[in-house]
Amino acid sequence: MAKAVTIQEVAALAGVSTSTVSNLLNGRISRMSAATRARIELAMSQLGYQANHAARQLKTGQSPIIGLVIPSVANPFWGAFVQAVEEAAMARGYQVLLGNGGRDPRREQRYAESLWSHGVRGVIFGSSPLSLDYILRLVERGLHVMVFDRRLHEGDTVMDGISVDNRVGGYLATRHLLDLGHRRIGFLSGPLRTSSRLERLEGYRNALIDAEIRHDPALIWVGESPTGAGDVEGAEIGRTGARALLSAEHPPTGLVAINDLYALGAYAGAHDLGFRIPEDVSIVGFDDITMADMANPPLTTIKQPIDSMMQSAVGTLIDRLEGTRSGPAHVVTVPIEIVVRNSTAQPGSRPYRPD
Amino acid sequence: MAKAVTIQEVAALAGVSTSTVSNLLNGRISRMSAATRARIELAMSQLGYQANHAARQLKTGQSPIIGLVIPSVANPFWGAFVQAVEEAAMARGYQVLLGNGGRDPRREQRYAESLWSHGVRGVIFGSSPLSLDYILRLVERGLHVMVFDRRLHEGDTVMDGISVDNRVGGYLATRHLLDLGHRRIGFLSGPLRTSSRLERLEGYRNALIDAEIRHDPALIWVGESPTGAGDVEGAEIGRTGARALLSAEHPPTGLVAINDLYALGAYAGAHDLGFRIPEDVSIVGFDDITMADMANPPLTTIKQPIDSMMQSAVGTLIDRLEGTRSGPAHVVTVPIEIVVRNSTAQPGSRPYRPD
DNA sequence: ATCCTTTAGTGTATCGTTCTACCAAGACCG
DNA sequence: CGGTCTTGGTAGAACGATACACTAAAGGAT
Repeated sequence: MAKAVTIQEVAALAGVSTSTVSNLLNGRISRMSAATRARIELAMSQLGYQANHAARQLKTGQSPIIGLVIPSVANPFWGAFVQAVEEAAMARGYQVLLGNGGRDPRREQRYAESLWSHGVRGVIFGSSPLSLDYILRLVERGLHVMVFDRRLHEGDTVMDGISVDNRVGGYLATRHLLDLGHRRIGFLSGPLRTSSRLERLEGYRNALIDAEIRHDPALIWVGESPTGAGDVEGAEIGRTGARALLSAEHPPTGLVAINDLYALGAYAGAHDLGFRIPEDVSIVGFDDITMADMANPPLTTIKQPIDSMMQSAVGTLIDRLEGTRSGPAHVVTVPIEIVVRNSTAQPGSRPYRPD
Repeated sequence: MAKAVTIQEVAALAGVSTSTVSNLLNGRISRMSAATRARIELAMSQLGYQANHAARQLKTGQSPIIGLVIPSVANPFWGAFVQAVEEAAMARGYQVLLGNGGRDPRREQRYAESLWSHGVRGVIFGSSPLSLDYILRLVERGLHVMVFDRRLHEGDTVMDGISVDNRVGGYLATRHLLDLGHRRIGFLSGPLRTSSRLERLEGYRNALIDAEIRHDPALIWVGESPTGAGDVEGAEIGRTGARALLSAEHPPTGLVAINDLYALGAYAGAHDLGFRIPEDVSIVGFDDITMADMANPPLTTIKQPIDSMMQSAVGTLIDRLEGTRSGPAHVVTVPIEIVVRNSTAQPGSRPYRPD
């Protein structure tokens, strides 16, 4: 096992003290002459020096790692989410330590503790049912937290947050169906344990109210997830729900699904019953995962711009870690849009083509 | 920022030396009386002691983190892969540090170096084009490597490996189509940069040879990926490829896709051209991702048992890290099976139902 | 009473960096 | 010429846990 190159070997080769090498490493270049600096840099590259993060962390209490706690990487949406975070973090020289929370608060708490003991001081939480006071305790301890998809109000909390306006999303999806002429619209979801899901439902309700359609509770289907995670089984739940809703006496002609996985599951459920999409039933999803465009028919859905969201989220988190940013919680809400494809049409008709 | 509890605070409260606390922490319980042990444990829980991994790592050179380098988490197969690794690692008290290699050797190398400097001494590589000698260099340095989906021969290398027999997989997929009566069978892939892909192709060829069908190079479509990653765009490539293959003068009646994403993309391509699945063209995939079962029609595919594979892989990697296992490279090949759903049927016929 | 073992611990150097002091030597000023 | 800055460094004590090398006390054998 080859020994790692240390700062003192570099110092010895360059003929300076370890302090000077450390100064260079930490950007305090004003404290040395250009010649010295060049000598050190030469020595570093000759020896192939690689900083020892453990030692550095022991001293500073910081490590260039950000934690990421999400419900489940097995869901393609979260896969893309992780990808986006990872990319943004890497651009700033940070690594990502991953945790699957499985929407289980206890497990998320365990992760957070473990992350802390690894010297991680910045964590991004995906959509989660974490109780606010638990996060708060972590924040008091010095952890920087960035929350995705949880409703926060500016000044209301000490945490930064980023999300799409889920209410608007739910409204847009429902509104699109309404504009097409649908009157009976179903809502398909799994356990409503996160604020984002509740907000999407709220948007759905508001759209119906604005269209002066009486609310029918029988049209809202909230599936139970056996494991409680409600992610991998999303498609399965969507399928079951679509079957339940469509086999009712007065089936809906349009379905708003809580996310694309549910929507794609609803495709299967509709097919099981012999319904064609969109001729017999229109379906709209949420997220715009890659598969949405490949599905048959391509899925109309609400798009979340995760790449840009995560770039911003990771940016402000790292700014906080590095002390560049301080001050009150920064809460951003990103505009959202519907992308219309071919899973929606006028009730009992041929596909609706956007142009 | 609350100070972390250290081993000496625990020692002070329990009235022992730090050495004794350390001994307890490291399982050397034979070196102390039951009473002392109980006092220390009480003190630890009273203070809420959490070990500082940085300090420990600085001393021991080890850290309870395993690295995971995969092409792209955005692909649902790799998402499930990460999930499986994470679960297995967590059960042993390890965390996972993630890296998206993007099938780019330079980037993978950068990751590996970075992982090393974080004290990570065990890494799992997903399917990758890494040159063997580069990995070898890492191994010499003391890194324990576990390679997924790369063909290794027992005794041939110093690295552990796990994979499915991709040749058999390609054979099984092709054979299934042959058994159904297909004679013109296309092969759909992206860049053949990994051994697993080449092996699947080999299996396809062998099946045709065994069936005494003359090999027609026009039936093999190898797409180019614009970014080189060939993952996110898998479905897109599959779509293009299916269109190319199916619009030929003598189109194939069956298609073997390099993985499920390509297969699902091929669904879209076939539809673009007005082909029905499986009546006009049969399609078989590889991996058995969650969406395979939800697709319309449900996809016949070769299943990779990733959960059990990763449990074994993580197990032997950690055994190596902890010194429990040593000796020659451990290469395991896991049996594979085809799961027949409704995307395959006899040529020009109604769906084939397994029972 | 002496010597040897065993039990139950402890003292302390060490891992690789950082960072607060501190300092030497020249430049500048009046 | 003495004093004060400025520039370009250096010394060395941390950070928290580990593990090697000890040892004090008690028990057993002779």
